[in-house]
Amino acid sequence: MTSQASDQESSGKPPTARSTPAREGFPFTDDGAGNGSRPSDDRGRHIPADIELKWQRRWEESGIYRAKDHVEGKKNWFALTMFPYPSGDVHIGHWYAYAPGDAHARFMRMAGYNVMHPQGFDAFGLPAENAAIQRGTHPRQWTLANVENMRRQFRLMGNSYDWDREIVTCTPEYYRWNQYFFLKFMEAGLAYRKAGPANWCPSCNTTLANEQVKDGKCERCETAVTKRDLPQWFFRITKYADELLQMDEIEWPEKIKLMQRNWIGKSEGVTVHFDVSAFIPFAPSYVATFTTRIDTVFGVTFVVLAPEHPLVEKLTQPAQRKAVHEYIENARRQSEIERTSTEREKTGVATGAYAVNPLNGERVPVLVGDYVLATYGTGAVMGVPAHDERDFAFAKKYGLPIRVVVAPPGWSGGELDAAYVEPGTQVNSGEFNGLPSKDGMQRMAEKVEREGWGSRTTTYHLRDWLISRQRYWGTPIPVIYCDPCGTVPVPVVDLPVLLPEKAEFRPTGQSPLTLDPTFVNVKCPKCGRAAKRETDTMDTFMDSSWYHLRFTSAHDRERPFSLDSAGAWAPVHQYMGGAEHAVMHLLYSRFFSKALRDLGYVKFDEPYKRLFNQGLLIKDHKKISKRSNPLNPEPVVEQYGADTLRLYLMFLGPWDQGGDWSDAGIRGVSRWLIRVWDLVQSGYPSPQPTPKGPASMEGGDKGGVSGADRDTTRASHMTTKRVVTDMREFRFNTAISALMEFTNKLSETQAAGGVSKPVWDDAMDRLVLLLAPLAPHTAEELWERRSHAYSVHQQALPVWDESLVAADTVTIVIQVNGKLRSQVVLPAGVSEAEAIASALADAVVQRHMEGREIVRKIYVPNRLVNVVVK
RNA sequence: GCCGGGGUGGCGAAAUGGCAGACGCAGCGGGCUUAAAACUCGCAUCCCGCAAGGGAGUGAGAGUUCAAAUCUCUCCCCCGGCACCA
Repeated sequence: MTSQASDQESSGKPPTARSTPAREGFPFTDDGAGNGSRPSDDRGRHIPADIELKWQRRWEESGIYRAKDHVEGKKNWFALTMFPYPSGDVHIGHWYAYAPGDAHARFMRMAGYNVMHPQGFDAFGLPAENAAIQRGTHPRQWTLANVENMRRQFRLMGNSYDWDREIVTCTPEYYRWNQYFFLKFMEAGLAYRKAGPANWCPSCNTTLANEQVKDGKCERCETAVTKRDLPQWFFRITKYADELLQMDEIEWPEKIKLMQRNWIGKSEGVTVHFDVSAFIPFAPSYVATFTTRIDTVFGVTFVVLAPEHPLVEKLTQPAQRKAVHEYIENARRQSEIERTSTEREKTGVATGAYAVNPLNGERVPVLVGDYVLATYGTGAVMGVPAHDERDFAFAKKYGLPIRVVVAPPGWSGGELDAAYVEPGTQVNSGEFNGLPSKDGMQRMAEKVEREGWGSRTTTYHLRDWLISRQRYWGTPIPVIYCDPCGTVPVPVVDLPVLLPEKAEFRPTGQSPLTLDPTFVNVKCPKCGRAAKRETDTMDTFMDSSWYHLRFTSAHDRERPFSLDSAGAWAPVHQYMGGAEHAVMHLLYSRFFSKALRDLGYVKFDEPYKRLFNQGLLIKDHKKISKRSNPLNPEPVVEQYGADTLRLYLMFLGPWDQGGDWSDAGIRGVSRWLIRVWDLVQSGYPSPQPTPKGPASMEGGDKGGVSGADRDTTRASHMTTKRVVTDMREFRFNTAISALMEFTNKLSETQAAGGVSKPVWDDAMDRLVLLLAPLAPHTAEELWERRSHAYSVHQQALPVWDESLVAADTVTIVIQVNGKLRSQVVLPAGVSEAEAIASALADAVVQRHMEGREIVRKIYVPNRLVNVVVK
């Protein structure tokens, strides 16, 4: 430790003004942080505040992270971390989301790629509007102040963003292209307007975005969300349902793919028509039901309609009218949580009408029940209590018959205690009796189609994307309503439709834009007569659906992006972000890619080729948030520095599994980084072995190369291999462990001496280079202090030689009957015979074999011998 | 209920068929210090033993194997997602 102090003295500099000697006190806690007058080449101490600011400035001035579309001899790599919503609440979770992504981007840059790593802000959204209501600031003011704060945080992190490409979605330069794409989608029939239910919070008296409904409740006031019918704009995402299921070419976590598959919810079945012409004299005279179990159709004992089903009114007989109306009223009043609770008892009411099962000609009662969803399938189901759990419960409650038509194996013909939903043998099914239900399903489907009773149908859980929002802080939908001309798109040349600056945010339940007559009243672009603008704004997921493409042409005034630039960078090579966006953003964005491809804007199918999901950072078993569990990064940065914080967040554990923050743990990586700092600057150790003795050195001198040299070289190459392979796969925690082991080893070597200068220098350079993506400021400073040319971040990663990684000797474990008994050190690549001979010669092993017969000997090369005795 | 992910020392975690607990935190002991902090060296899964050594051990239980944290089956617990999708 004295080497720094003596260096400082011998350098002839006057002692610094500090009263404490170097290394005393925890380095970052005292007087110093942020003292600009201190010379930044203070040798002895690692002072993050100085070097971090210094390099952040230098990186910006020299523009080393600015990406060019093409660089001779390099492949492009588009590294993107999901851009943030600029909430006022910047916490350490943001660092956890962004710093490892930056480390990986830096790693890829050093791995020889032409990397673009941009950043922007998802700046439209409800919180800004809520803040406006609460504190009387304009959403723009609140948002832009937060953007400024987050930019500062990103700079503090030392992230290698190309700030020239920054995008802020609430600017007209960005959102005009949302409007542009909306119009293109309209032209292509991908955008349409129809009345549809929106999530409605009765307490806030406003609609909510889907992402603001959690467990059926309003996020802010926890009021149960209901539905309200409004004319709304939709994107026809269902057109791509099948293609969206196709995910072979994207390298995403299986979990996310599965979530998307579940969300799309493709299900193949049969639509069967139940005749009701006896009750409705005019067409349509049947109730269409959707089933995936046509094999159970002979077991239908009733038909249930959703309360919202259009035929309910027509089918209800006079005697039942009152009861049915009451039932529907009651259902309507229920919240979505109540309606969809699986716990709830199933209820229903008879309409008095009957429907005819086309397969067997039976008349079965038609009921209304709110366990049937109006929005799925045909909004009506055939009730098969014997083979569907819900129908079973419903039939039990109302005493409806239960008829078995798919017999369980060994069925005695008796009553069932519960619905039997597995395959079986057809019974009570007319001509299909005796068939396995699997075949029955085929044959019955064929018959239904042949007889014209219905058809094979595929349904999806996925709905078209409702993009209308009754809010102010979003992209105005560029449409004008004119009495004679109808719905008229705003001509592209008139874009952008600017969001009016002044707005009222009274919670009236109406879109705030309706309150601005200068916005609403407009001349029809077609006929010139007085007309009115659409006053809803777009869902903010519109912004994030294509922002990655805007990064490729951030400043293009003529187009959203150019085909060339998009082609140079997209699809994003590595996308990173939380799993909370698994379905919404990631699905919308995939839809957008396919739509843009069909419209000729891009030439690929998918937005994000590889996806990595980081886990959640928690503290004391709770999520970190401003309100309940705050953890502000800035005091941590002040105390330890950004590099230490970055390292600690990556060291916590595997990035995809999330991490548990502890205030104490960070001191470990802090100490380590200081040790690295000291080690790299401590100078070349003695070429002669010191009396401290190299106990750990193996092999001694060989061919003029000292044991210390071979040992150090091996450590250098092994560490290079470990760090590079770990970093590639986002295993930051084990990469850092490998570097820690390397520094521990080098500290020993330094104390022991006996290493030659080229070997030592090579080790030092590797250490700094491998550290660079993880702790970019410290590595940059050390690189400079080792008299290398700027910048360490423009260097290539070190390479390793596999032959130098392998050890000369190996420790072979000896087991007797699978139990560890001894070990021997032998030359690497020792033959099986030799290894076994050494094992059998071992005294401890002999003791355990005494008086027993050897039945088997197992040798795992360079690892283990297992002697099996009896 | 269904679908994922997970359960390893006091703590964060390594190890994905071959030495369980690398690396680090916290802890204990030594050095340095008037002292403390910092730094540094060492010890550390548990049990028996002065030690040498032995035994047990990766949520529980069974199985496969010369060998299982790792593979198979049954069950328990935690986290996340979906949830009357006919």
